[in-house]
Amino acid sequence: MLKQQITIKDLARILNVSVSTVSRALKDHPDISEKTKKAVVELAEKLNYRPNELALSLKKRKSHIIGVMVPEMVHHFFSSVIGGIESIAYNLGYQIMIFHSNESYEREVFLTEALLSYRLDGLIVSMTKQTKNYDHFRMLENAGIPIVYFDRVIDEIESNKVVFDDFNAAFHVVEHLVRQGCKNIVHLAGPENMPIGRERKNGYLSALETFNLNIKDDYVFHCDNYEDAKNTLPSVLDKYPEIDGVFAVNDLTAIGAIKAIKEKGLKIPGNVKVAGFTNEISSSVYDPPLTTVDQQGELMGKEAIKLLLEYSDSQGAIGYKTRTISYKLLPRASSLE
Amino acid sequence: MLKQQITIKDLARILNVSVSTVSRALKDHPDISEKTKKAVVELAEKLNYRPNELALSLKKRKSHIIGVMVPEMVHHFFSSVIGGIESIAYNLGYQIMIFHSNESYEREVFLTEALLSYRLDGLIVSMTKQTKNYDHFRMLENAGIPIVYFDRVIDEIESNKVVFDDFNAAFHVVEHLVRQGCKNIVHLAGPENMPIGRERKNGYLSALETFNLNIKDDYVFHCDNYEDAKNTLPSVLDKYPEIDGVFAVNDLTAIGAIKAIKEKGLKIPGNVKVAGFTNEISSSVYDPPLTTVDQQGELMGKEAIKLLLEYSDSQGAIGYKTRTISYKLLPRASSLE
DNA sequence: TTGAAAGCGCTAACAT
DNA sequence: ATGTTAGCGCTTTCAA
Repeated sequence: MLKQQITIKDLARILNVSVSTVSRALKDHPDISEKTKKAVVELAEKLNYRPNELALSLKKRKSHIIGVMVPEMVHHFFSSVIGGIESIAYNLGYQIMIFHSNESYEREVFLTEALLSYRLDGLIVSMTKQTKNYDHFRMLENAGIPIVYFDRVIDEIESNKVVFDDFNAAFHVVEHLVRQGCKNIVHLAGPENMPIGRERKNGYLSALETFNLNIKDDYVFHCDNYEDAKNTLPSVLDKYPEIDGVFAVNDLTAIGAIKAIKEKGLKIPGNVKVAGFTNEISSSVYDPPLTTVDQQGELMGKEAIKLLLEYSDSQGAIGYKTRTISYKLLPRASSLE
Repeated sequence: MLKQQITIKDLARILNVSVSTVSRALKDHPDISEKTKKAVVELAEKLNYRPNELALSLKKRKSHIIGVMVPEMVHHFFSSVIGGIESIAYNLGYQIMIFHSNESYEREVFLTEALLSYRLDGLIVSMTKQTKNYDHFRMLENAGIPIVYFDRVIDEIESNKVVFDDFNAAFHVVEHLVRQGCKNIVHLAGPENMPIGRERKNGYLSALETFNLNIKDDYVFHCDNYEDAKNTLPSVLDKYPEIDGVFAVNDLTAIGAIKAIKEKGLKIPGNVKVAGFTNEISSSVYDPPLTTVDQQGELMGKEAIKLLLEYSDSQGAIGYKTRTISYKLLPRASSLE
């Protein structure tokens, strides 16, 4: 039979004092005598008393719980962001509650509504790829729950946002390839409808233009995962033997490309230089180690929760803000002579 | 200015009925007239009323929140387990609260105590590598919070457990290497004090014995990460040139070994065959793809939460259970001729 | 069919 | 220095 946890009432009963005395003693109220204080604190310690956070939340109308909604759990980037959020939350006495939309719009809507029940102090969210309608988020904000959007954000909604500087990061990766001597760089691109895919492609195009390299539509391929890259690259290399650089929208795509290039008998970085994006674990241990961009997911998480708490502490008075997270170019052997 | 959320009291006031009527109407109590019911439900809908889960928890002494404590967030295995837990929790109306010990014993103890405050319905935990003293967990169970340990468990504590069949998995990996022709297999082992490290090593030793291969103490190295393996292997290969197989306690260690072996000019799998453990993303995309064992983290998570709920529903009457999760051997190019 | 009141654990204004 | 009481949002027994 599972027991009940100790309450303030139990302590009061045992010590023959009132609950308010116990309550005050526990928070070191000046009115309480040292003797009583000591007795209460010692008993509390002995019985492993912990204040009931749920009762406190009810009373204070503040749950000290922050919701985090992500489309994917098993993903290095999202788990880093959660790690970052958690590290700040931990120090400030907040707990985080994870909501996993699993890339499903319906589930996102359902969770958004369910989450109202927990009287969260706020929500940090990255939406699903399917999400086109934002009424459920608007409803939350109307209900008084502040939201910070991160990574996958949309312009249509005015709110607090933390975004990654995809454009400049992509620009710099391509610049790096150019400086390493590449003249014919192809891009393995993500979906056109997602800002992150679009921005990375735009950064690529802008860099080509800046450094006076040919921009060819034929050099952009929609191809954003390992298998696709492995299957697509051979024919691309056959058709365009001049290719000496590959910039992929993410690391696994880059790795798939490397695999295909190696199988063609070409050397990396000797014949073709390759760069990815995101700094997955795989990128650093691959052979050769992959040049990539670190997205600083942890930092993004930290900024998101800071922004949320600043906003809610000010009761919304400070207005909405957007923070941009910068990138770190990580040049590795796949692109270095 | 952030608003308050709607309460049952607001509905009562607006409709000029008592709170109990509203409460009953919302849960379709037979006593309430259709008319009142309809009015209440419609207003609730209109105002986006959600019951305050915290108040409910207080009242029912059941939070419908399950804690999950992991030593690492940014790790494929742990995020898979969390994903598994979450998928079951979602369907049963439970929420999960993540506690991240970050491989720190002190933090684990701190969190365990802090977590008492949330009156969790239970805790699913995998402990840190440092944890040698279990009083904090015992205290939790004494406080009436049921625990299910997963993956990293210890014999010293009697409780519900979900473990992975490390011994047999390791045995089968080594058997596989033997069948591929390896005669001199070294083991890159994890810490001796953790059952998972011990079991994998024992599986290795048992397989060697079963297949009549030499068991040499010199063939076991304590070395459980990428860097270590990369640094250790060269001297090992110099000293024992007869080595033709490597079984590593995890994938990144195996990958570090492969890197070192390739740099020696040896072929994989031609000269040396290598196998890892855990099926990280990196293992499948590596060059060559790494033979490994899938630990079915999601399944483990699902079993853990099922076990927890069965136990707590029975009020502990069913006693402690241990569930073993089986493995899947994934033979890949690193060990296949 | 509905309402009043007590209580879940805790805090804080108001006694004493 | 300590106790009494009301109330946070909700359910439920008892009364009407």
